[in-house]
Amino acid sequence: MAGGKGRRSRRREKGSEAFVRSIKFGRLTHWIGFNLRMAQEATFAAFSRRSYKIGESPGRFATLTLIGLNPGISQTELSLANGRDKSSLTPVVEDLVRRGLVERRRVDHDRRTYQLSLTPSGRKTLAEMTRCARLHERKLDRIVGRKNRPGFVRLLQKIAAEIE
Amino acid sequence: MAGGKGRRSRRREKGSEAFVRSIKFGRLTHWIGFNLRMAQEATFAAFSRRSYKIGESPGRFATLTLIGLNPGISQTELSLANGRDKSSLTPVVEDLVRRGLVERRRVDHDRRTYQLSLTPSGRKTLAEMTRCARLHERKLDRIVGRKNRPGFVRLLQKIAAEIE
DNA sequence: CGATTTTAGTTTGGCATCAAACCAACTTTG
DNA sequence: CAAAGTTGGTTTGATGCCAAACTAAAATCG
Repeated sequence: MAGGKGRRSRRREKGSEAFVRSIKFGRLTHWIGFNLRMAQEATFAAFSRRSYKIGESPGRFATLTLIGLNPGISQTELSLANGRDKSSLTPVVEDLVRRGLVERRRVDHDRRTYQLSLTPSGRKTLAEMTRCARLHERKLDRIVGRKNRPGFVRLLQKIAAEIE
Repeated sequence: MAGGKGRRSRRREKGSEAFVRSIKFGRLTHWIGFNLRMAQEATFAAFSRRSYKIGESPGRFATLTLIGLNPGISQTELSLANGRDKSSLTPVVEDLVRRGLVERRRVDHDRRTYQLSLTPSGRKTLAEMTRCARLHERKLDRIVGRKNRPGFVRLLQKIAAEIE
């Protein structure tokens, strides 16, 4: 969380040492919002590094998972489920289609919508990413601890649901 | 969290109704990582709306707060404390200086670094934003509950610290 | 039926972010 | 002390996101 030792610093410190000043976070350190952000960003970064190793991005994982769970889903539904604007999805889907992971079909009874589904190759990639995600999740599990986990998740869900 | 009623949908549904299909999230709904993201994004959005009302952004709040707590901080230290790349900070600081909220001073013993500090106007804006943030925080408090709060925050900190 | 409104998806413009390349000033070292 | 390395900050190019404008296709309504 970006802190160090180094008491006063501030003054010269010319010689060697090159002290890292200890940054103050004040009451921020007790705020729920602040800690939520810190935890989420650290977690996201860790997962990013993991997915990077298998050549995908966290966003692709979310998208593939949702398509896998909901074959035939439309782009608008997907954007809602994903919490992203539908316009953000256009290039993502394009990319996935281009790379042969996702298939778009026009439907006869409504020629505006696409139905998205995974190709065999997409399913294979998703399986790989899922394994990777499970490792990540297991690490989180260990950090939180079996005993605390249910209450912790419940609170997260409560926040997501109730924070206007 | 983008769910709805609507059981099967999927088939025609031609008439009126225009059912929203109920999206499946599978086991995702039990994953810590997933719920952390959901909670953080909802919280961030709520705070964004609040700060929007007083004409600032969450990012500006973080920056002003850190400068206020650590007068004389350099841009690099600030970027570390803030968890953003130092290059992201360049335009932010420029904007704050232009608007007269932050002052940059060159230092004599090292002419590369800037020392950042708040102007009186900056302190005033920060105070306003802090009031706004406190309202937000109080809402989170109520959602989490007094009893659960310490353990919850501790777990968030543990995650931020330990997730490699 | 034809006009109006809604809906699915794309385009465009802007913002925040990161990473890599860069410059200038400082430190280290032979 | 001069060359080599490091550090603070900016620039540039790419990505991901949103919001608003837009197009085409349905749905609704008079």
